[in-house]
Amino acid sequence: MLDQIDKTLLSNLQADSRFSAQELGELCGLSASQVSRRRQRLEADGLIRGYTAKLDPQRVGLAIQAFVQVQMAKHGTEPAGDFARLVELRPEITSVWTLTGEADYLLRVYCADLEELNHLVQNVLLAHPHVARVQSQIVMSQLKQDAQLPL
Amino acid sequence: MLDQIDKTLLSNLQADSRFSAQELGELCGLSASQVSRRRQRLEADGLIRGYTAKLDPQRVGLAIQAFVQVQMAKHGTEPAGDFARLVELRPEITSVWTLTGEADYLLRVYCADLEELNHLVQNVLLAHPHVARVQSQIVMSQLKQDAQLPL
DNA sequence: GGTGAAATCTACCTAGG
DNA sequence: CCTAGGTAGATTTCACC
Repeated sequence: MLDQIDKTLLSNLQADSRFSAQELGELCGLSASQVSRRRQRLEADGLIRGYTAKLDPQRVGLAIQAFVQVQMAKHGTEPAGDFARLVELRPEITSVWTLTGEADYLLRVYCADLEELNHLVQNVLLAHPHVARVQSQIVMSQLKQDAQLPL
Repeated sequence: MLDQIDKTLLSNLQADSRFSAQELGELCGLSASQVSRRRQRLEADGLIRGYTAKLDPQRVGLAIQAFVQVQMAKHGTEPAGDFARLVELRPEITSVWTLTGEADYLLRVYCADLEELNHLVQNVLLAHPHVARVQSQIVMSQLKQDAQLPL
């Protein structure tokens, strides 16, 4: 299990993965060498999946964020695998979930403009043989932005 | 604007922010010193907002992910600011969006178990004076997981 | 928890279009 | 004048004690 030091470590690495082992040690009351060892363990155990740069979507030219709900015409393993391959191919679809409730899939999408979003909905999603209905909701504002996981 | 090298750089830093300047240089056909300079510029210009560790929600004990739609009783600036403070205080609410369409807010939530999610819905969100209706949908599976932003 | 060799970063300098 | 590449001092990491 995770002890308090692990939690502090993970929390700080979520906040900024560029902290040096020395800085992390000061933040959680440990020596740099112990921090290194713990971090290696957390990586090996798969609690830390990797390290990534957070980009500003606006500034990299992605003005439109949207959530797209997709309903399938028929259910079954074959349409599902087919759809999974489709979303894997489209880089503007960054996340896909299946939820309890009405819609079959919820997609998170980043696009340069409305035209690109429309193209995705009309010519990619609705063009798919098993897709019955697509409803997109555009993000108007983001009050809280991909905050840390609570530990 | 972003040239092709910047895009390659950002893409690789999204994939793994621990690439050394040397490795990045090989990946985009540049010397390590130039990679450093470009990265500093991208950071200073705010295209890179920071560096973070990606955690595995399951393994850090967050078994439940959900999307929660919240509708307010009355609209206006005062209830909105009030609600913004509420979501800021709750670490299990990691993202909050306002969308076009029916619901006022969409929340992304991580919880240890269903009980914790229920507590959030019943005793935190519905207890808020301006909240009229709350509908939560639990994530059953995730086909695509917080992929890179398309560049 | 501490130490030292190896790797890495970054500021400065030089060269070319 | 702006962009690219090389070099050296300082910092960081990681295997070992």
